[in-house]
Amino acid sequence: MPPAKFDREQVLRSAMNTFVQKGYSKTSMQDLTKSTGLHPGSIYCAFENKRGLLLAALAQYKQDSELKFEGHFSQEVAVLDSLKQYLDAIVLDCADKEGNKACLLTRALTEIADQDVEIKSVISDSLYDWQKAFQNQFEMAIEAKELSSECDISHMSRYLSMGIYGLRTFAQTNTTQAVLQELADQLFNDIKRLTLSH
Amino acid sequence: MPPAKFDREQVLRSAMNTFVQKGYSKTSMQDLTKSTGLHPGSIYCAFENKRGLLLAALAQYKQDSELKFEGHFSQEVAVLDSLKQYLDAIVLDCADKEGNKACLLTRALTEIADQDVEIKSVISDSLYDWQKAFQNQFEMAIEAKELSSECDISHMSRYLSMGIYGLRTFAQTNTTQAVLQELADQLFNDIKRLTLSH
DNA sequence: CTATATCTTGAATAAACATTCAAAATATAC
DNA sequence: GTATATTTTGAATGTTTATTCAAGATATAG
Repeated sequence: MPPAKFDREQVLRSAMNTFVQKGYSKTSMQDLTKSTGLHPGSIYCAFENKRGLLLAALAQYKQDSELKFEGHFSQEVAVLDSLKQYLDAIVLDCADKEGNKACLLTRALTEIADQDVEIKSVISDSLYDWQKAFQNQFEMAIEAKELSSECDISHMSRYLSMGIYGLRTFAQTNTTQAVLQELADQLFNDIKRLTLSH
Repeated sequence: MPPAKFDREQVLRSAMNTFVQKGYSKTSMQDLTKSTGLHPGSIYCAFENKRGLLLAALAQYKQDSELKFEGHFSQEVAVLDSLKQYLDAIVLDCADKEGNKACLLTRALTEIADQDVEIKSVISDSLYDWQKAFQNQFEMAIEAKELSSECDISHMSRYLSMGIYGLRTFAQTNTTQAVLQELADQLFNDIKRLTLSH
């Protein structure tokens, strides 16, 4: 009984890319067989169907994002410094990327939201976890006396999420890295101000 | 030679709704014949094809948006007061609406961007005009000595656009009107601060 | 080496889709 | 009232789509 011959993570990353670039609906099975190198039957054997492959890709995306997140936010560095770096990385990501600047989660959420309740809630949960990850960092900074305990950290993390959504959408209209950087810096300043107003 | 029997604007508004709700790809011709009440042939006669109908709907959406915009920003009221009302209206729109909270322009931009250069540039132009409309309002406020002439009005209008993109995306994840209002208020405060820092 | 359970292959299938078209309807022009 | 140009109609068309499946390949177990 042979185990799957293909590298699951690699296949999921290829699928992820195709889904982000073309969108779920416009991604045909043919696109997926091309990008993953798998034959239709193999995909159906491993992931049940196109929807199952999307769900698996979403899970992989979440895992990859969390690793990236942890890479940026370490305990040794001040939260605000880590946040600045995190935002700068998003700016670079948007400026570098040729195709679609959206993240898989928001793109799929907007596209599928009202046609598939389960997928909607999977994505909403992931986005909420991401927002909570910011909040945790702020929380830890308060415990380390780095931020005032008066900070409304849930408001801050929501506003931060909103800002990043906006930044990525703004990046869709042809714009320069300099402009994106200005916007990211402004967002950073506004978050920073929320930590200082006590 | 009979003119078209149907009401063009009404047809386009129906098509607009269907496109926003289901997305361009997932909107079938059958969906469109149902929502517009037109038979396939009539749609092809009047708009050439599905893509043509989208382009016409985008143009109608732009016109409708501009009317709404002018309804909010009148010369008699202070810009910041008008802006507050404008943002509050967006919050209400997101809270009321059952289905998709995105605006047609951003939704179609994210979906189609890299598969149709012409549509991408039509939408980008519309979004840029919208951003410029904010900038014009700020400009007029400077001329009326209502705002300092030191204000970086293009930066302000870009940041405002970004914030609204973010707000609408945030609204896609199930959230309450109260939370959206907090975010809109925060955005308003941050824009306001940009007018005062001189 | 043989048996077996699993995976791979890719052509076949059936449904959904955008689009076409010829016939019928209809409003204006003269 | 007749002619004419345009729109409306909806069934037919051909393509694209996700999905299936039976035959073949392959790695482990005994």
